[in-house]
Amino acid sequence: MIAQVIVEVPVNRTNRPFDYAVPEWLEPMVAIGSRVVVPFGPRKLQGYVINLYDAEESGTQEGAPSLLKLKEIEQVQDDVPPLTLELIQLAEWMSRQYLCTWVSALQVMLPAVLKGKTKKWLSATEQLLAGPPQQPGLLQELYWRRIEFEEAEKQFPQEIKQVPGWVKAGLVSFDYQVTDKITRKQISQVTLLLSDEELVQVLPTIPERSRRARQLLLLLQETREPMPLSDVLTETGMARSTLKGLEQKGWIRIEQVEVFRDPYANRTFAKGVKHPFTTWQQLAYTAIEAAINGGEHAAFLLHGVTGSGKTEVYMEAIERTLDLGREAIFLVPEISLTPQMVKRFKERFGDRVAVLHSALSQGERYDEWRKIVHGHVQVAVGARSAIFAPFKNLGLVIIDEEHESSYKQEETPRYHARDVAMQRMKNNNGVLILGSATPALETYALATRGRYRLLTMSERVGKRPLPTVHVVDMRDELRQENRSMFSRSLFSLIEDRLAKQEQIVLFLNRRGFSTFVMCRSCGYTLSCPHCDISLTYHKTNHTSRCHYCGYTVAQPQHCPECQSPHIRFFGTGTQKVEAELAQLFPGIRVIRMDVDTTSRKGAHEELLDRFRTGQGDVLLGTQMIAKGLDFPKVTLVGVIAADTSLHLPDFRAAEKTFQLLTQVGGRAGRHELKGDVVIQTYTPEHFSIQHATHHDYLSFYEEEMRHRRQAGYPPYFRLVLITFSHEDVPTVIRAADLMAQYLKPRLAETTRLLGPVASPIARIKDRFRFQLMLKYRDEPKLADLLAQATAQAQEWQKQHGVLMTIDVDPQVLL
DNA sequence: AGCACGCCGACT
DNA sequence: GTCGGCGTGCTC
Repeated sequence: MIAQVIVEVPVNRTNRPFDYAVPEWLEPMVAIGSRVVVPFGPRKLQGYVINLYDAEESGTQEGAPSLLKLKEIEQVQDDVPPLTLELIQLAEWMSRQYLCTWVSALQVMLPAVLKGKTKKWLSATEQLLAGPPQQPGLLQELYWRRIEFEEAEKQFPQEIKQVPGWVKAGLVSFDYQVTDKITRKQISQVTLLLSDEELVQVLPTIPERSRRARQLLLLLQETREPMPLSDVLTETGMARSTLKGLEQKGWIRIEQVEVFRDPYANRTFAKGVKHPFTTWQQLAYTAIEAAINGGEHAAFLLHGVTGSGKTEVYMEAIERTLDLGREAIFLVPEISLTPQMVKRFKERFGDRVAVLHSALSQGERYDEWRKIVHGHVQVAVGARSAIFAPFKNLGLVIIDEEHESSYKQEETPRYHARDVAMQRMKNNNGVLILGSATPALETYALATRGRYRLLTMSERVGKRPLPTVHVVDMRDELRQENRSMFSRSLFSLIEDRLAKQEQIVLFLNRRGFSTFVMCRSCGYTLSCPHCDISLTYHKTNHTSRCHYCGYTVAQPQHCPECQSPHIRFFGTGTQKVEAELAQLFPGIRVIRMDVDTTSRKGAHEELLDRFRTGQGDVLLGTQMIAKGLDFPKVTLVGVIAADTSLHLPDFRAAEKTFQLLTQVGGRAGRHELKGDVVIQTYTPEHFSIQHATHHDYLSFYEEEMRHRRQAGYPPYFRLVLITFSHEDVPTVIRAADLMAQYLKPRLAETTRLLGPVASPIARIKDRFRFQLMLKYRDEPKLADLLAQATAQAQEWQKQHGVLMTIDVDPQVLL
């Protein structure tokens, strides 16, 4: 048998399968999707079996050496292959779609601990062992032990140059070892070895004073299951030595077994209660259910206003899918994978769910993922990369808040989970549901063209009204001499809610959570000496750090520019808001969520819990409080400054603002109490603010689409961003220029090629960045053309060190 | 990406 | 004359 293997060398030259013979003794272990160790040139590498074929029938595949010259697979790494044929083919599709190597697409599908690492060792040969070296040094060291090459380089920098000579002389040899980072957790467990009859005989022989032993035996008999040793000790209060005694009598067995780390081990989940559907929910669900039952591919856009009960529809669809013996994936944006959401799924589906999110340790993540591979669960809930859950009969994928930008991966492979989901569901004849109150323009446009079936839910559960939105023109406030950050109407509404003991959410529309250091005398900002970007202040150790290269400096006491001592960090402004609240409303209880208060692990959840249980009047925060939160007593939402995201140099700025205002407004009045939303702005006339005020997605959509058409942006045009980087400007410009000249004559008439221009972040890690932008409507040969470009760029990289990256459908143009 | 092989400058 | 610089080419 011959295996085709993709090796873990993520470059173009090796981006193809290599053929290996499968030795007979490994044949039962090797399958399509196996992770294997293979010799590759002089070294050993990890690889993935993508195909198996019979040598007798077909000889070796085209391009491979003859049968006799094939090397053999050396090892199989897992007892169950981590990949399915479907995922292997999906990875191939990704490599074409996103211009990445096949292996990098395969790797992104797997938990990080499975990635291979090759270690290079130096060891003595028989010849050296026969004649021990007299001089102290590397050779003598090697006589006693083998040494990792990297260590030898550090410890014997002088002698390392002689190693090739020693190899030739037959004194030492290299060997290579492939390892991964898998760790498996083990616990001791106690098993009863006695049958019921034997137990009856044994019990009377136990003396009265050993009632704990008796208790244990009965306990084990009752459950008929092995029990973790730690539980035994806490529940019976037995001493370890007593337990050993029972083992010696042959009544019980104590053994080490492997367990899956379970992040939710200490939690119990009540069985969830189903609420009856509203008419809107029922209509949507009926259409989805029909598609699920039909077993054909279908894709839906579920456009439901905030609070319309989309989650209930999702749950029902998942349940239906499981009933038919198929599996389901539920994707959420990273930040809304909250304990609340996990709880909801655990309550409904119990231990049939695996939860994959970034807060897990690598080991926990691996264990959750293994539940899927081993078929222990049928539902996967997680962020972006959970789209690759290795189910064998995947019937349903749901993407909640599908407009969220976190579904796009910003490193290679630069995939969009929405597109990958579509591809998987086409291949599996499955159903895709995209859900949002504010769909991405691209998505809605495809829905209007029939690529997604549009399902609308325009009413909240219980016919609760959408909150009343008040837009406040902050310029008026200034004219009225109100220089506070709270408008008069927001002020009086806060007063009102405090009196009624209802809760308030205040939202500061700032991008991300970053804070920077600026001199108040001369305006100098601390920036990275290697990247054109300002440093981010970290309160915990009073340092400023560069997000891109990790450069760190201590907080200066004086401005490096003008020596002024008035240099300080500017935060997201939440502290300032908090201070003013305290001043205006004495005794107000504010729960602040920002970088400072949520950096500790678990702090996020803790703060939300405090708010939920009424230990705060106001929840004050940035982006992170915009979505998913559902607190019954919140009846007022205030947006302090709605404009801040409006003036970003991004063609999606209006869309982002509309989405944010709609989402944050959706937090108010979700239950019995009616809600109000106050939006403070300096541009109340802007259409994204106006339409958000009226909860009018469609009008926003139409107006924004006109702008996109005019400016030639998605969804009318598709984009490809090509970025070049190099240490010096002339070289990088020359490369970008050459590429532009190569592409231009090969592109369709209607395609626009912009650039080269400097990237918005013109330098990262001391490398200058220039970019080209392709805007196109119909370019059937684009994938091939870009593949050619990639091959060319590979040469430039080797010869001149110019790096090129291609981002298909970029989300951020940085 | 590594690694080996191979062809030209500064040292014994 | 050799050691070692990194250009070139290959990896089943």
